[in-house]
Amino acid sequence: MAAMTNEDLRKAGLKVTVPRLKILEILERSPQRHMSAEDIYRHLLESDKEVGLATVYRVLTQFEAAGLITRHNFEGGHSVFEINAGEHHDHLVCINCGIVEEFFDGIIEQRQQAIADKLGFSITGHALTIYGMCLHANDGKCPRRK
Amino acid sequence: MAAMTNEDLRKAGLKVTVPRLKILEILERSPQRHMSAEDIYRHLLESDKEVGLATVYRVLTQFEAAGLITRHNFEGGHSVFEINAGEHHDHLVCINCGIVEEFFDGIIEQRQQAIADKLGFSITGHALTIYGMCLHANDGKCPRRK
DNA sequence: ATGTATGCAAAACATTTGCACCTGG
DNA sequence: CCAGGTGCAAATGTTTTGCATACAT
Repeated sequence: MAAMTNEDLRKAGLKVTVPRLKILEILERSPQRHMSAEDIYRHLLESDKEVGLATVYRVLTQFEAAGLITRHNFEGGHSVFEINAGEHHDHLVCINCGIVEEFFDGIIEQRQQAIADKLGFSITGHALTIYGMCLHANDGKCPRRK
Repeated sequence: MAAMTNEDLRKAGLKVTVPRLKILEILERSPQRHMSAEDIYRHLLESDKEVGLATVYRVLTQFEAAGLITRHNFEGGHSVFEINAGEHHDHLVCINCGIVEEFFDGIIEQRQQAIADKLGFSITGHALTIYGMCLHANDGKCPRRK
């Protein structure tokens, strides 16, 4: 299935190039599922080939348009990206250590649809992020502190 | 009650100054409830006294810390602010014309709390924004097009 | 008086764009 | 070969900061 990657790119009308493959690979393999453009850029620098930061942004934008990845605008002015592995979900972010948990709630999804219907909107997307402190935030022992 | 304003500022440990009063006034009086720092800055320029854009940002940040206003990070890299008039609510933004509708749904709020409990987070805040097209978006007749 | 606030200009970021060169199909 | 992709540097848009001056209490 890793071989599907090239096909995915072609289907999106994108040439299969080294930067694109590397970026996809990083997004797939990194234990950190939510990465900023800078994060990805840094990972790229650690490997051989040099890739420009501008290319990272261009590629991420194209991937998003192609539906391969999703962009999230968390608080703090920068975006993070994650590979579209399967089903939609929302996020819970610890304001102390920055860890991101994912969740999905069918009832919330239903209610959103109902609200949009009532107000005459056709939904194109939504962003639900809960901010809070994870269990260990208070005692300074956040296990996955950044 | 408009006279309360000064008191609100003092309670927040902020001196009562012209820029602060003007900014509060704009936030209270503008028909557009959700304004960016730039929006507010432009309104200020139209009145007599010159206020720097830097001051707008500083004051907005202080107001947010004081709980007088709320900052929202909608898509597109800039923030908008709104006065805290009463109850919490979430937003529905038309990606075509930019109008912002507000809504509140008790069930969604409940579900969020339940999810946070299950994952061991204590909620400090949340951002739920539904993006979509309002009824008139499709025919190019968006009534309140920006 | 005196600690805060402000204005201005410059800095700091995140992201985008122009352009000459490179590369995949 | 040639359209599309890339790197680099410069441009953008937003928000922050340093510093000398002005103001509220």
